Amino acid sequence: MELYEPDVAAVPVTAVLSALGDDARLAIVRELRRDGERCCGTFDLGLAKATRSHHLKVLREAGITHTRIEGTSRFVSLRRDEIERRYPGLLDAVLGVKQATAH
Amino acid sequence: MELYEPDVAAVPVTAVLSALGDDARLAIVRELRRDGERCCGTFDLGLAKATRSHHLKVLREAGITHTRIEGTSRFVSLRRDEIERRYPGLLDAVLGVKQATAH
DNA sequence: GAGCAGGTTCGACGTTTGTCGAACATGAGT
DNA sequence: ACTCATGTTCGACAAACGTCGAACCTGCTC
Repeated sequence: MELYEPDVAAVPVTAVLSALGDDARLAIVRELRRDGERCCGTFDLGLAKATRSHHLKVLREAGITHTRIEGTSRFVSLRRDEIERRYPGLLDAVLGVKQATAH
Repeated sequence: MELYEPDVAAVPVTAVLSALGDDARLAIVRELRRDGERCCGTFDLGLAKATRSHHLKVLREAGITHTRIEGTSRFVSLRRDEIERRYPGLLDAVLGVKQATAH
């Protein structure tokens, strides 16, 4: 089974922003950026696994994440380079690298 | 009458992203960035004025725009500096300054 | 092959969102 | 005062969204 993962450039900006405009999904992105690849089940969002699956699907179809299948597990990672190429500075701006060091 | 305009720092990131994650609103932001201050009525979005008013309210309450009242008109502008301070590079990333020169 | 563990898909639900017309408010000009 | 122009607010409505449990699929492992 193959997973649908669109070209980052083919996704409308508003779709990317909508995907990021949700607390659960932004939390996922934040953890992915910190930890790199993560197995689906390792996200503890306080949500049912059906809901988690839904959010991961939204992120994937927005071109934000890549999913690698291995056995019955799915490993998710950020498509950092592609996103950076298409929207330079977006992830840094949203996730606030400099937030901790501010004044 | 005073308009509610929150401190940019007090608005959750997801609220900002959600506000930007709509075609009509992103179009407004894009025009504001190009033209500076604009009167509400000058946005031709192909929407009823009630809808336009709604979108402008969403942007304002997300801390993205500033509204100046003058007579019966309202002049809207981007809060560029404040947004830039809070989310460095966000607007550029989203509105794609380098998009035209990329290839 | 039976059972299990990791994820997805399928309704179903309540809520939020985008949209509109109509009614309203307000300030300017005659 | 009446009118006009500019916007906002108020229902109302349909569509989209977030959430969940239950059913399902798919590889392992005994």
